[in-house]
Amino acid sequence: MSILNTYSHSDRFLVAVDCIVFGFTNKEIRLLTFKRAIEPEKGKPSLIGGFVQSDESVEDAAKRVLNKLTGIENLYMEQVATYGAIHRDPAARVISVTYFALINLEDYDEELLTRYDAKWIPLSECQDLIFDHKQMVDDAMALLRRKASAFAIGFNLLPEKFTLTQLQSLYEALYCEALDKRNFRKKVLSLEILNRLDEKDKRHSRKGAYFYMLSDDYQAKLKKETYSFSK
Amino acid sequence: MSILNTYSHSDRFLVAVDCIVFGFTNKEIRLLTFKRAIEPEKGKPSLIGGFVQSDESVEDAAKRVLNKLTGIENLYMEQVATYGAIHRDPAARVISVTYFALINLEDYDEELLTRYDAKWIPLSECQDLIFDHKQMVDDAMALLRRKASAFAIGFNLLPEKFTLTQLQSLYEALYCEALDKRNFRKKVLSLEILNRLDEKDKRHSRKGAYFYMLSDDYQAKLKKETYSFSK
DNA sequence: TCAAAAGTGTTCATTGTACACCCATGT
DNA sequence: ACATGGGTGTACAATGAACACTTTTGA
Repeated sequence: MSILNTYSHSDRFLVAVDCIVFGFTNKEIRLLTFKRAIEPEKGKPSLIGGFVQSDESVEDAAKRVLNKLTGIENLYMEQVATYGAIHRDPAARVISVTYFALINLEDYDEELLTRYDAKWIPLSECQDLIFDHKQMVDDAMALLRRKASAFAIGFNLLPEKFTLTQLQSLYEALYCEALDKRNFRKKVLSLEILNRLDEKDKRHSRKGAYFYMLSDDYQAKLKKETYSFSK
Repeated sequence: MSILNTYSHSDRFLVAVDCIVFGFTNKEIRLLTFKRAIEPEKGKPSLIGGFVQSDESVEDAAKRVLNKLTGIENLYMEQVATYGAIHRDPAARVISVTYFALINLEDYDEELLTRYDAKWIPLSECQDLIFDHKQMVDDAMALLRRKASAFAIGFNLLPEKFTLTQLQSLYEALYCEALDKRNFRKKVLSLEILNRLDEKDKRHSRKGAYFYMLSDDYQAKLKKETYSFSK
């Protein structure tokens, strides 16, 4: 007796990818959503997604969807989980694989927002999302927090040049708690993955804050898996 | 212009579940495999798996497969990842969702091994697995390590009553490194989730080692997410 | 000159890590 | 009596957390 059914007699399914695209601005983490264009739940806010096609891998499907909606080629992307409840989409049986992506909002092309009826919403407004999309966001956020406490992936949410204050604000937004400025700076600087530039950011103070960049060799250090910005 | 294709025009896929079943015995972590019963790769070692059916969720499919091969109703199970490369199964396009499960080998019904041509193999023999199953095992093992360092899930691999030496051996097998006996015991006992029984295990020494059990209220503490057995 | 954000060190508590000997008992 | 695995404590290092004031400068 075989564990596997034979291929030919087995059921086939629509497989979707849904992308949880996080951005960071104004001390707040935002989520890219769009107004769903088809029934059911037409017009309601939804994650961006699409169906996997026969001629592409699941990951390529996610890249296709992300590229279409952000115009960005190589954004940070990672698989989160797969959702397979029978009636999660009331219109049809759809199994959905989610990916999260991190984006620097300054790079984002505003024109795309109007073209796709898309919108950056704060995480607090996720309740309105259709189907199980809120659960998907929660799971992605949990993964993002875990990853960000162990790896330096948070930088994907910031511009290339950023201040330590910005970086701290990002981690405060990720963990929803205030961090001590001195401890935070001590810690990130001790990692020795940042280069201080001579240039200052004078947009937010008269004194100005030094810009920093990820150092050229931070990639090698990334593999050590030892970064932790968590309290 | 819509991001989503319409449901009806989209491609459909075979969706499989593959289960990475870990057991622990003799200071070694083992993996439950079986001899694949159908072509391609018939006779080669494979993870246990099966195709998702229309009338069940993906998770229920995994439970069905696990129950069939272990006879156990409620074993510890967790989704790992989804594998969606186009030619990962050379015979057909199959998207596979993996789950890992933890099992106490003492509970395992040997009869099932012969019935399904199944076999417990050490992790070192995973190279022989078909398709991308070795990658699946590697990913599951990474998740197991991460989880075990943060949560008390490792106990699912041990009998109800176990000695601290057994527990230490398990963690040494998980992390592939020797742990200091004094430090290990200090740490696990400080968690206050173990009850020492009056009974001793005399199978391995003349002196005998006390048996321990998870304390009744460990479940509540589990939620604190603060356990760490890692070095 | 003052408002507003940037920047900076020390102390203490907790946790992690290294390390070596005695105990109990069946044969 | 001895071999075998079980069991215990201490000292040092590293990390985490709490905490308040000075600097800069444009308006």
